[in-house]
Amino acid sequence: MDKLYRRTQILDLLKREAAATQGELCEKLARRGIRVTQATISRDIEEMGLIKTRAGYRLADSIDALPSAQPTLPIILKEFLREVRKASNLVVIKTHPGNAHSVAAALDAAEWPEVEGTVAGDDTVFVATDGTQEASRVRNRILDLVGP
Amino acid sequence: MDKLYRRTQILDLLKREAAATQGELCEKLARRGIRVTQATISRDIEEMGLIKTRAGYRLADSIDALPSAQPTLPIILKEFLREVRKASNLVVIKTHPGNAHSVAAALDAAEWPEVEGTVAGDDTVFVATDGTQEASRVRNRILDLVGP
DNA sequence: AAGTTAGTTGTATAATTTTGCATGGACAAA
DNA sequence: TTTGTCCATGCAAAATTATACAACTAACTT
Repeated sequence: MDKLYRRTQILDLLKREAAATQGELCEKLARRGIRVTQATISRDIEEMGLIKTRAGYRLADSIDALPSAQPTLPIILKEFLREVRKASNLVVIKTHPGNAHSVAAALDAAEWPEVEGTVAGDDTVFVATDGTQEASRVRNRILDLVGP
Repeated sequence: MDKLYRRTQILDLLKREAAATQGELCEKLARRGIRVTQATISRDIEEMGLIKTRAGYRLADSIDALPSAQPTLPIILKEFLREVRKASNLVVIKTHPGNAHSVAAALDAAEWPEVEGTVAGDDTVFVATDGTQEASRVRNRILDLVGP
């Protein structure tokens, strides 16, 4: 019936629990009231560009991609941050794999005055500032946000 | 016979040409003189942590999924590196398309003291260091590793 | 209304992948 | 040498995934 809704649910589902086969995905969708056959899910997977690992289906890129409510920067940071370092006028943030983009996006959204821009890889974000001092300040603010 | 060699060939093959099914992979390996059945390849794929997309098999996007088949940094560099440049406190590494992440991961794993972090795109890695001198040193160490 | 087109899905089946089991080789201990 | 233990692999069956085709729907057009 509602392809878009189903796919949103698929993404949401995969973020929370693993589904190693399309059949499994099918069952779990059914529990959410979505009844479709494995064939339909196969098509969804193709069009969504999901990838298959032995552990289960995953999004091609990062865990996010869902247009849902935005958790704020501190929440994102607490969730994904592993390490913060300064490198001259850059701040280097290490995140859990696949989540660099979320952190970078949250930082961008926060619009800190010292932050000139960000680049995200898979598990690392570079935050560009205008100078060494600014970089230090950004690093400190981040450390403040993640708490004691 | 030689599992390790076969897997090296699989990686090499996937870098150059697409293989959408295990059967296809099987054929292409055969052309390189490696004759195994699709079942063996299925096992290789599992142990190497490869992922399946509709377009073909690929290396996992997060290297941590690769069980230590640990090609060391010099090997990775020799294989993938195209160019190294310094840009202020950054080292910019150009790789063969699609392999930037492997190089970045290998660099991360090497834990060089001068390296504060890396970000990888498709064929480019930015390596952040804390200053111009450190960047030069990193560049030189990389050149040492690949050079004869 | 009737026809047309494009898009979505289920059914049935084809194609592909995974796996249980058996075989054979390498190596070590007896 | 003989025995036993790992592994790696092939074979074939089971499990999973992809797809051809037909049915249906919604939105238009004539």
